[in-house]
Amino acid sequence: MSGKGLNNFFKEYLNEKSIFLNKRVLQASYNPENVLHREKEVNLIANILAPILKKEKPSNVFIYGKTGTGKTLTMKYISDHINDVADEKKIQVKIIYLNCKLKRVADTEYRLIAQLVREFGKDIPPTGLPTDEVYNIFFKTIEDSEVILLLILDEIDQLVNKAGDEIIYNLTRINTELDKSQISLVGISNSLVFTDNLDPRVRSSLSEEEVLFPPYNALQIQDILKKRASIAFNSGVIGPGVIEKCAAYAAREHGDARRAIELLRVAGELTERKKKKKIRLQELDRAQEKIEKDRVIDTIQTQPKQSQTALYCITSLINEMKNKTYTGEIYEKYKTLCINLNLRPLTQRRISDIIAELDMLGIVNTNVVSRGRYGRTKEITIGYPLSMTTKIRKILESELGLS
DNA sequence: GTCAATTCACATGAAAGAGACCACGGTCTAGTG
DNA sequence: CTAGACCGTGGTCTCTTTCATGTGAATTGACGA
Repeated sequence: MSGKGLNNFFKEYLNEKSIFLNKRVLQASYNPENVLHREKEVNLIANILAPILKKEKPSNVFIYGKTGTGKTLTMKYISDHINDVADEKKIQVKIIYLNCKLKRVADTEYRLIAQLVREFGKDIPPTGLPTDEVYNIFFKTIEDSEVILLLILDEIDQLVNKAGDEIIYNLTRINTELDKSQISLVGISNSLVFTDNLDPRVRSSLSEEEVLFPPYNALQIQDILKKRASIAFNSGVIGPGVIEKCAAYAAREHGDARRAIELLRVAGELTERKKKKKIRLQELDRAQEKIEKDRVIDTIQTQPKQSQTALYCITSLINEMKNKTYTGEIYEKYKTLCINLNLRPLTQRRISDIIAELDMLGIVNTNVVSRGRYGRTKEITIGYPLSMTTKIRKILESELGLS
């Protein structure tokens, strides 16, 4: 394209009527004005948390439900409203929302507490201080600020998995030592069985109240989609059956509304790129594929070298013969590949864990099988569509610098 | 043929090490008046 | 005299290694029918 041609392209692009009216509505960060089909949960949580406005400590709440069931959205919605009223009536309330999954923000005890202190405007170094020192600073800070602190810990299961349940115990226990301030905890978890493995003391104090978010059913997702679509798209853009199919896809995936919305957005983007005026079922299918593909490729590319090497071995083994392979085979192959790549090979123990990590990411599927006299091992199959193997191998080859 | 013991090839756990990053306080050095 | 450079110590955090223990069914071999 020549310079002039490019100019024309951009001009044309500007003149084109977008099918989107307001794309932001379909993005994950968007907070709708009200939360559909969650009236019961909103009321319940609002009732539990309301005492905070009278300067009384609300019960700790534990919220759980699968991904995309509106937990985070609901909590944000409620806390926004609490903040509004508190501002209006000049009530001292502090609500802190932390996502424990965010790497390097709140995924360890130290970082969580440090982040909390930062929320109060103090500066804490990212490392270097002893943890109890940070606790002391935190303690002093809230005691001085004399507030009821509502601490919302999203994806709390991740935090406990990584750093143990002592943090929660410490946070709940800190109340007994606080004089002028109090802390209430709101734990949000995707895992339904999270509390089972918790220390009984922690469990009882964290889940003084429990709220379960059931998955949306297909009709509810349709409602949500229609609402969002009416704001996001120009009228008449959505073809017949699109919303319904979109909802059906999501309902199959345990009622994940986030996925449904993303699907609709990507379908819209694809439609626009093809300069079509209407989203049809065809684009929806295409979008479904694209999302899956992007997700897999993205996770693979962000893996460390060693994981990529291990994964490359798995794809090689699966490529050259059957459709499954075993830990021992992979490790043998891995060792020789490491020599070729001039990489220090890790121990089998570590590779075993790396395979488990790849399993967690959904890139491979593993299954522990006992082959009787021939030992016990993991049976590994790939977790992405077979049609993607060539592409993925290419990506891995370039990442690893293989010819 | 039956049944318990054996055996394989790892899985799974726990603990500890290596190395990167960082804060803090003390000491040294060079520049300033 | 003082600001800044430069240690040493002690802390967190991630990725690994080392050591130890667990595991489930095919196989083996003793046993009795």
